[in-house]
Amino acid sequence: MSTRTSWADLAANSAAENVTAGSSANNGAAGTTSAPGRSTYVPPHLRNRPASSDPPAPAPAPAYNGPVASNDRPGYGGGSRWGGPRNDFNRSGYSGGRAGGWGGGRSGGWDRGREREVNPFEDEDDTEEQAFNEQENTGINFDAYEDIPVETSGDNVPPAVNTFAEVDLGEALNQNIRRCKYVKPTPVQRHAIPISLGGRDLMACAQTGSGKTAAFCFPIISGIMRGQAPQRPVRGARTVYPLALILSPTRELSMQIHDEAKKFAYQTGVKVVVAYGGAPINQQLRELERGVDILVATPGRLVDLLERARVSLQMIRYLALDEADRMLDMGFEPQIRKIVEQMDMPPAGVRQTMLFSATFPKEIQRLASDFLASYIFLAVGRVGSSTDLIVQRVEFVHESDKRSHLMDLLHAQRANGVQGKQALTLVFVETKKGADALEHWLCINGFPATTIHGDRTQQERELALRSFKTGNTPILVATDVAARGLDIPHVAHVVNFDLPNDIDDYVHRIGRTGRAGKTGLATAFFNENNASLAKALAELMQESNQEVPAWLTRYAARASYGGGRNRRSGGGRFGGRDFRRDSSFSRGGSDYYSGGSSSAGYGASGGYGGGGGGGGGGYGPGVTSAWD
DNA sequence: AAAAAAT
Repeated sequence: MSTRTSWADLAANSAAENVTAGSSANNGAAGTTSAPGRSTYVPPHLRNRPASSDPPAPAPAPAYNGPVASNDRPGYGGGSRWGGPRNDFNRSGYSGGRAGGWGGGRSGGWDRGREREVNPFEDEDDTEEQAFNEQENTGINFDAYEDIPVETSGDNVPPAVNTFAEVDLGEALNQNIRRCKYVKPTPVQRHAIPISLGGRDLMACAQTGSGKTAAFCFPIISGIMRGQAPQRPVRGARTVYPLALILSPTRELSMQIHDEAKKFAYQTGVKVVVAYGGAPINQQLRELERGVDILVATPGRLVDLLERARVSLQMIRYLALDEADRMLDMGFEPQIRKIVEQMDMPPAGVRQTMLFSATFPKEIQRLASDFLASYIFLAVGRVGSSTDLIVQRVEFVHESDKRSHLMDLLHAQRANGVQGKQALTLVFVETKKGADALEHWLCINGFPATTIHGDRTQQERELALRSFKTGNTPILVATDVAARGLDIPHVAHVVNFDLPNDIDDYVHRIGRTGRAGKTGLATAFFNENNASLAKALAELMQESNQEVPAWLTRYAARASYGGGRNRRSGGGRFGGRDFRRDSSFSRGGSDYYSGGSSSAGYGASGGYGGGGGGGGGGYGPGVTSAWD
């Protein structure tokens, strides 16, 4: 009878498989960085002497060879765990507040930062968490990787590696990789790490949850560890000079990246600090003053810090944009341009730049190429997500029936609940008001729900997310703030209560389930208001071997007027196709570099066959790839 | 038209 029941079964199964509560990172990989031969400029960290010339931007104080500047830390002495005493920072006003036992002494500066460093692995001691980790790492089906389509294009693409051992990341980082129980690099890591270690710029399409964070963190951390201890200029005692900047579009995602990066950087001497809005700035300022090598930030707060001259980007060696296509869309682009092009950041080609996202529309690739120099494009099929591991269903539900329909799904799911725990269900809606309304309605109908959206305070947002992750509140109603990047283990079911207008947003939303090799279920409520999405949705589902309802196919055919806008970005699977290879963009060999080699990775995997080719459209003639 | 992001 009703297919509904079987969906609930799916969700329940998925939940059973995933258990509940607790969260853990599931990225993993390795890398190091060196950047040989980029024209004539030799990055400071590759010199065997202190950087003393051509600073990227005029420094107020040329005193580079003087004593190490205020917020510098001593060298990352090779391999030595305690790299030596840390200079005291110029933070006269620092008044503890946090630590006990670190008495006001600003004296010896015996590296309190590091000694105080919280062991990020401690909380994983409990067996349950341990079990998750084991499961998650062995749980990823590594054999299946051989079937994951990979495409690279660009000049002299460094070959992929098969193990972490093949790349020299340094002992401290290797130890953290072991602590994270990362056995083998994921596909995106296998390719991105050597590219990054080779000093190359990178534009990478890969789903979050496939190991993306580690793919850009490892080379950055390794590169900083190996680099010459930076001689940072003195601008003002309170200005800090991070060596790496990681930007992301939401506060929660920045927090998540920060948490992961802290694990990877544990006892490496590399300091990771996060800055985002909605939280008191003073505490963030104090953290910054204690020294920062890698700054993770959301754009607004960073601009604030830059304008206050509390942060300078002059020493940036690495720039990473996570969810890069979102960062460059209309809402964010001006801020990003300001940060990257109009402050004191070294230009493309001097710094190393890495852009990551699961989706990369052509137009955005074109914008993004401003930030890159002779970059390599990498597209990796997802480990799980929207391909095999997520079962996608679309139901025709009139606007007025949505609530009761959702209720039916939840009821069935609860009936099938495992171990008395309800499966985690993430419900996406279009508006903030709609989120509040639905949350309220669910609560008064006996379903414990909470909500996350931009009108809530940061405290409320974080509480909601925590409560959901732990299973305390097994239903989370969210706007697109939660659509990207968030790694919430054990989400069994994503419901698109309101479908997004953009197919890429759909891809990101359903990517919140089916992570790290787990199965997941994604249900969408479709009605006449979503006509413009029909074509792209039907194509996407077909590409990922999903059952496409006949009525949706009819809608898709009818709704050809929806045309251009919602077509799959670039026509490729996973939004992954180098725009430079599209004839309409290759303007007669100008700076867009026409040469590049291109290769399709391991096996054009029959499994991914299925003819997306025709529908997506728009390729230049004669272009082939693993996905064609 | 909506969401996100600084105060």
